[in-house]
Amino acid sequence: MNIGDAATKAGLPAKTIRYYEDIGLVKPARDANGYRAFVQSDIHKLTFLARARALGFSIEDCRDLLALWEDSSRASSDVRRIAQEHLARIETKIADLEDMRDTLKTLVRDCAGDDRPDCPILNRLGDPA
Amino acid sequence: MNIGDAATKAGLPAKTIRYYEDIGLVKPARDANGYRAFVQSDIHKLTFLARARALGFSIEDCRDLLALWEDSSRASSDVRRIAQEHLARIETKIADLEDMRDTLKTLVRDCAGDDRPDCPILNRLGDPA
DNA sequence: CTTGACCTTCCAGTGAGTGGAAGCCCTATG
DNA sequence: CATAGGGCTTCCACTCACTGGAAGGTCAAG
Repeated sequence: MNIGDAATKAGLPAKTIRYYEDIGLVKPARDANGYRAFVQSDIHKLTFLARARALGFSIEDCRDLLALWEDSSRASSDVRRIAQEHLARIETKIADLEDMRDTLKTLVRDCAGDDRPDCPILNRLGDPA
Repeated sequence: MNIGDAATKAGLPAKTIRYYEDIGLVKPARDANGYRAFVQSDIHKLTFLARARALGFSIEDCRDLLALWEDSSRASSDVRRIAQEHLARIETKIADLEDMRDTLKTLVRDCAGDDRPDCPILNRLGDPA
């Protein structure tokens, strides 16, 4: 299977798949003409990667998860730890964004948004006191 | 005032201030010895930038906000629009992260996290059906 | 035989800095 | 007066996870 079909099946851009090969996440064989030849297990890996990335796992996390996935003797605690650390990072990020959101909401609410120059948003950024 | 003191006052790393000069956000004068010489208005600008960045505005948003801040004849509607667009992006990002968080929470909850290889997290990533 | 879609590699750029090297400048101390 | 240290300068490379584009090879259809 060529890269275009692999991309369709895995739900990833072809460019991304080439990049994943570059960094050693997948190692598709090559046809005589130099085209990448994806087999079913490559597609599985790519699909796995697409799902893990969609859940926000970093590439390095994905590399580890993929290794664990391939390792039938793995301990599920290893996977769980990675997922839990990622979950903690996500929750921190959500909290940070919620703080920003609340502040911005207040500012936007208080701003008349008309033709006059007076603007609480700029006032706050320039001098929050 | 040298860059170190400016950094302390504005709450930004010196490196970041140099970077902001590089991209034209601030234009401090220079002493005879080549050192940057920050005056009060530079510190104000840097402080403004630090606050806007802390609220998650992009550098380009900051550039626009700074220009509006300096423009006494601005319309507050311009500022409001920028803030509202940013707010919308933040809310989208929060929603995305919340989706990830919910999925991850379920997976982590269902994973025994012991020495056995069976792992719902990997199962889900490999075959979500 | 040509067209057009596909594939290849390689180079450069994104955002917003951060790290580090090499080398000046300034002040304080012995 | 020499030197040690800290701070300042520039410049280059690196981060993360791609993405865009150029230049050129390959393949199937008409």
